[in-house]
Amino acid sequence: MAAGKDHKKSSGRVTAEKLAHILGVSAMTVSRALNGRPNVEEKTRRRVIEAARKYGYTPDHIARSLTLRRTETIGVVVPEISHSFFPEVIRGIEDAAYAAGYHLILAHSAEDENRELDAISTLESKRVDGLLISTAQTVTDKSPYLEAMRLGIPIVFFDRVVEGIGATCVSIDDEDCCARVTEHLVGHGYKAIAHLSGPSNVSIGRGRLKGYRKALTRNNIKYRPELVVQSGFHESGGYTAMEKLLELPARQRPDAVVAVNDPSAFGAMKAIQDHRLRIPQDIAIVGMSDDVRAELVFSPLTTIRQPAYKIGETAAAALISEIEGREKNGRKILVETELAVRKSCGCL
Amino acid sequence: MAAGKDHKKSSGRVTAEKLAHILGVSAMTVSRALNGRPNVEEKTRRRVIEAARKYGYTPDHIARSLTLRRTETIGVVVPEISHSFFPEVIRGIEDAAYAAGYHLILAHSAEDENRELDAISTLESKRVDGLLISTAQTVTDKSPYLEAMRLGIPIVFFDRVVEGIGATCVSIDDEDCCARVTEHLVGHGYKAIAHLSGPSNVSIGRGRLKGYRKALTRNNIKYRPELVVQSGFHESGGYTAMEKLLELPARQRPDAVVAVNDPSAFGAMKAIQDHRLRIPQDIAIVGMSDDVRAELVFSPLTTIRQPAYKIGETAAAALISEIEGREKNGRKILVETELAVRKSCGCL
DNA sequence: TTGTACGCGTTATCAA
DNA sequence: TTGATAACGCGTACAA
Repeated sequence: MAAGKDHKKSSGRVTAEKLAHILGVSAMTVSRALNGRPNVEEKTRRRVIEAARKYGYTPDHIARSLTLRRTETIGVVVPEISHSFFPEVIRGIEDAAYAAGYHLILAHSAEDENRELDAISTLESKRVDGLLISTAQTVTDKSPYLEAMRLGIPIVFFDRVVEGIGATCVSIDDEDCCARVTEHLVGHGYKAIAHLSGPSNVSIGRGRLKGYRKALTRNNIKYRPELVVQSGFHESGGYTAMEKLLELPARQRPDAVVAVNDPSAFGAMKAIQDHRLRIPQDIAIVGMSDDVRAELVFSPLTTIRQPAYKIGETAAAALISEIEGREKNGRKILVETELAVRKSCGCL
Repeated sequence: MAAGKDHKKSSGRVTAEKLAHILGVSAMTVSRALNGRPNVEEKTRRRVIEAARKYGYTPDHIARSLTLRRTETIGVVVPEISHSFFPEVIRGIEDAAYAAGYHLILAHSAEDENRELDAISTLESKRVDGLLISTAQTVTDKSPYLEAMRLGIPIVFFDRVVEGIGATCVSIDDEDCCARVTEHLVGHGYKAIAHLSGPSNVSIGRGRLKGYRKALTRNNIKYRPELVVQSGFHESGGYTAMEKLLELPARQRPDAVVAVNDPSAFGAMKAIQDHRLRIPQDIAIVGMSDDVRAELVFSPLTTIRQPAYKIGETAAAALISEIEGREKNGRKILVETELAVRKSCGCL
């Protein structure tokens, strides 16, 4: 009758209370000893630590979070997981988080605004200490971000950032990127440099166009509007845009092309091939973002390497220092990029 | 004096208590109304739901978890994140979890046993409802898994599975895979078929080797131990292992190679090239896993397509049905694979 | 139909 | 140095 009286509640887990009982001390002493508080006798501390190991006691994070109002957990929201960029960013985030003792709750918005909203709200309920977000493409309503910040949950946006709402943004310097890659072409004697530009309503598109123009100006090359064609971010757009350029009278054709990103460059390369022109002899081309395929295409693509891991690492570190009050929210952090010179620009 | 008496505790979050106070009901009524319990007047329910939306009340998952002993969260431990396979698996997991109302805590073991162990123990403390694990390569000690299961946390292993401890395993049928791809070569007349094998302490390595031998046996081809060289799972190992094969006297050299996975095959292809041999004319080669690059290398690689998304989806669904008591732990689930024939095997 | 008391496992606070 | 008590925010069990 008396036996097994607590078989219902004890789910196998050892609690501080139980351990304390075994040791003949109070739960508080256990807590203090294990959390390295000063006010506990060394001898007692050792006994507690020993017993904790022996009985496999680990503080329950859920209960701990409830009192401390802190979960040591970061919510990460990404628009896609499959391709190489975000996984690598996540690896950077994970490493930085792990080093600082934080864990990650990963949510995937699948480029869907509602799913992103849903994720943010659940992450709030799960009391994450901070949010790391790369927005879905369709996002128009910024209020969920503001709401999270109002609740005291700092947000750091990475890659697909939302500026102007007081959250920290971590991304590459689009303008500088594009300026560098353009100047690389200038430096190797190209004169008629075209740009396949991104959509002008996306910050990336605008920034890169600006960088392209800046590079021209700095090198006293006249800007020729007919050499800038919107291609969007995809391969098909790159193809179409390049065809437009190739329809120009031979003398006005570009001798080099700066594509807004690698997929667009791939499309353009195809168009160039289809016109029986050679890369880089007839037309040189460079991209941006270092798609996995860049190295593998028939004429390996010179591009700007996006330091995905670094972006993740930087964003996580920034967020954690804000969570811990060492930094304030609302910074703009630019991550350095690197030029990967391959064959497509004719400089090798 | 009386004013602002609770400015310290109210962290901005609305609690059930506060909402109840506003409505002039008890917290219980709020809870009942929002959780769809029957014993609450329809009118009251509507008032509560309305107010909840108005004041932005969402139940605190942490507090909820503490009482319910359930977090609706799954812990996912993967050995690496960067390459295409695991991200795609994770996407499958995420979709299945999202559909069932579960969230994901992602941990990355970086192929390190201690880090994996650490992850598992923290995930236990965070009270995940179940674990989805793909083991690190170095793992020797299975006790952490047993401990988790003893605590009532079901484990489903995927891809890199641990059999024989009563946990469900989801993977492709390595033996069958490798047998199929080997027989594909046999069927096209290759006689001296080598195998770049995985580490023998990993189930994948063992299973695939077994499949390779089975295919030989079934086709009355003599097994030649010198044609099996350990390459590990990476490109560099594939290169080194292939070099060993190429050092064999010309007459003993293989005319075809079955690599344990695609990266290993890529390394081997490089070694073959460096020896000025042609693929597939001089040596045919096949891989397994369908790395993104397989299609893009100079001689597109014939390989077994790993249904990464499906593996993730299946594993998550299996785990969730075990968490919810609809299935028992300890099943062995094999996911169907598909042969992708390209040029490297000379069969096109 | 609704409310009260209590427990989940931890830590802060204050008393001893 | 240590312990008792309350609180974190919710849900279960029972009482009203």
